Amino acid sequence: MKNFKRYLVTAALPYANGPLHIGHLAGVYIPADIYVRYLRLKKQDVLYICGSDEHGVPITLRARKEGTTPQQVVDQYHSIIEKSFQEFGISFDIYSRTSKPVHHQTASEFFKTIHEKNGFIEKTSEQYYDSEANQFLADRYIIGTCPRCANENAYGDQCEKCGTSLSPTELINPRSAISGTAPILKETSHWYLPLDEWEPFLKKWILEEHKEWKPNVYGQCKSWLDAGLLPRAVSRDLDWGVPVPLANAGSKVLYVWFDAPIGYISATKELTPDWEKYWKSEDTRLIHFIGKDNIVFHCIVFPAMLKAEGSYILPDNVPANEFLNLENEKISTSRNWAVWLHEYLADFPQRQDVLRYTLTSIAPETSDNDFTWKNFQEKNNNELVAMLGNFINRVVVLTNKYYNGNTPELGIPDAKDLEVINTLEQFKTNVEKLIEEFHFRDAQREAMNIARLGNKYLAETEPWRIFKENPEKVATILNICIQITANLSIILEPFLPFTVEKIRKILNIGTFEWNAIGSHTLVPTGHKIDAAPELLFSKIEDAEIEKQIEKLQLSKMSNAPIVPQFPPVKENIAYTDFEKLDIRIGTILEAQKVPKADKLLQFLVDSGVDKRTIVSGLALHYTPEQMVGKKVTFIANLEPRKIKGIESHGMILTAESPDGKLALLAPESEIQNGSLVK
RNA sequence: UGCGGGGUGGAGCAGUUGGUAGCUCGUUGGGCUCAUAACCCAAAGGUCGUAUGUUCGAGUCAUGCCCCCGCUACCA
Repeated sequence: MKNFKRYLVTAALPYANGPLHIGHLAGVYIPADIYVRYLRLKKQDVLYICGSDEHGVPITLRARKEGTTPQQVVDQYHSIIEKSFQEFGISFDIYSRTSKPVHHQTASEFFKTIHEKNGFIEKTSEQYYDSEANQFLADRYIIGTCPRCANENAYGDQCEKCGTSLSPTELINPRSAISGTAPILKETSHWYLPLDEWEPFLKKWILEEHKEWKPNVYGQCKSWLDAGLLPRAVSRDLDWGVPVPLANAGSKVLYVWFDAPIGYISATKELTPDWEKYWKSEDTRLIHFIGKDNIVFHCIVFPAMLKAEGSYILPDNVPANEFLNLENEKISTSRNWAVWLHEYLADFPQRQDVLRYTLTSIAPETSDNDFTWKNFQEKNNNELVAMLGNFINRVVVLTNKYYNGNTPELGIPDAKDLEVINTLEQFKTNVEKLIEEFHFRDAQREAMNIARLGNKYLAETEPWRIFKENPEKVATILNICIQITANLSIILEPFLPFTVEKIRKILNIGTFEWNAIGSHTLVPTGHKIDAAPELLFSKIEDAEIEKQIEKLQLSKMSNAPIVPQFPPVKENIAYTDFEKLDIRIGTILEAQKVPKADKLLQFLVDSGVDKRTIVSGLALHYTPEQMVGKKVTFIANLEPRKIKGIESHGMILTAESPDGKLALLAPESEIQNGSLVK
């Protein structure tokens, strides 16, 4: 490995479109914070950079919906997010934001440099344009009927009802989200970053030179690289973002994924005039902490940008985490299925470290993981209270009881004492190794083992029993216990910064550097400790946990719409329009799954006049066996169409509820096949 | 469907280059009483998703299949 002189650590820029939840913390900000705090204790030169990502279409949409401006939206969330980070002790050197002038300037220059090097290609394409509002429409600004599920309010990039991803041109009856008018297709040109040209470089750099990256990251990159890269547009027609810094650019801005990672650079620039030392010296180790949704940007796109610009270093590692679930369900902002950080602190004031500890212990390092309130309670009660808090409390009580709070003399340690003293140093080596490999879960557990060692030492030496006959021995034991506690105050700092602060107060000591771990002379003989300190942790009762679980249940219920959101009734049609439809009753003769498709079933239907094949997306609701023999209603004169290579002659009718349940339509009493529906 | 990740005692996870399967919590039994009924010791509990194969030997390598997650495809 290279010999690095300094570290530059970035954590994914949170999108200023909503508050933070435990998933953000567990996946990105706590791991990065542990890493950085560790490096600082090691007296390494390190910067920890983050900020709000404030551009992009969703923010403009939210502003429009709330009748406010994009700037007001990002101002609101930026301050909520920043406050949450502060409260949880996420120790950024700077928390900036991409709406700042320094960012606009940095991103512009970045773009200009690549442009001057002919690093972009310019391409013209047809995009939807709102001629009333005089602007091009981003995919999300186009609303229309989903070609799949007929939802009339599908967005141009995705239908939120059936989940399919779309392109704007697929929408039926597209209309502009701004003026409501039908948009027209108009030519526009954009700049593209030719990722394909960087492919050979990226392949060598990642696949050959960074085999040490985590399997999930390496695998994902390999998958993208093997599939082949395509040029990616770096600009958009939008009025919120960093303007494209070219004379002929018109009202175009940099695409948000292009400007966001540059935010790391501009924040560093804002922080220190020395920023180039961190971004442009080969002996800086750049590390991006992100979630798995961001792998492709940080491992493929951003490095290609940096390389195209030419003067920057590339990340040495990108330790991406998987996702955290909540009570066995995916965390969802829109469904309000989340533990929001600001709400947590309101319910559990002063308990930042309990959440930090729990989240670290279940960090989704190798696969998705699950947060449950029960587990949170167990971790607090069994590990923080019973093991760590209790050990330190025992030491304090014993020292106060036998020595009035004065650290007794070490005296002459016997073999057992020496063994304990010598073990301390091993913890340092072990935790160090684990942190440097980004195994924070294990690192935290190993650090906590020191408290375990302390409890065991007390149980084996039993100072309370031998005090009368052998006070010197007790002095040795308690001296060592105090040294163990002082060691804890160092080794736990990356994980439990608030607790460590309290431990220092209890022992009445200052801070030590990392390399002091293992020393048994941290606290001098005669040093006075706190006589009646508060407890480090307190139990969390069942009632508190039940309250949280109820709260989640409530949000679940409020998510299930009491008045279901049905689409509005469509425009009136003439009876002659209806007459064009040939709807009939038929019987399913045969049914089978369509191979290589999850949702499709293939049927042979007796329509009364013929036997025909119909393919239908029912596989998630009915098995082939259930379907055989059923009477169904179907459209008989729909233009035949090939689905997965099978020609389908008609469409089986179902009713669909707002939550996606399907029910077949069948005649209420026995009637012949071929009977017309009208 | 294609690609990627994961599938290890009740729960959550480790298992480096193949050599007797570990950790935390929980459970059961015992010990201790300085401590927030906390702590310490011991025990029970796994044919490592599944089937073949490579090997003297496989959780660890290869291939097929099954299940879960993400992206992707399919819903006239």
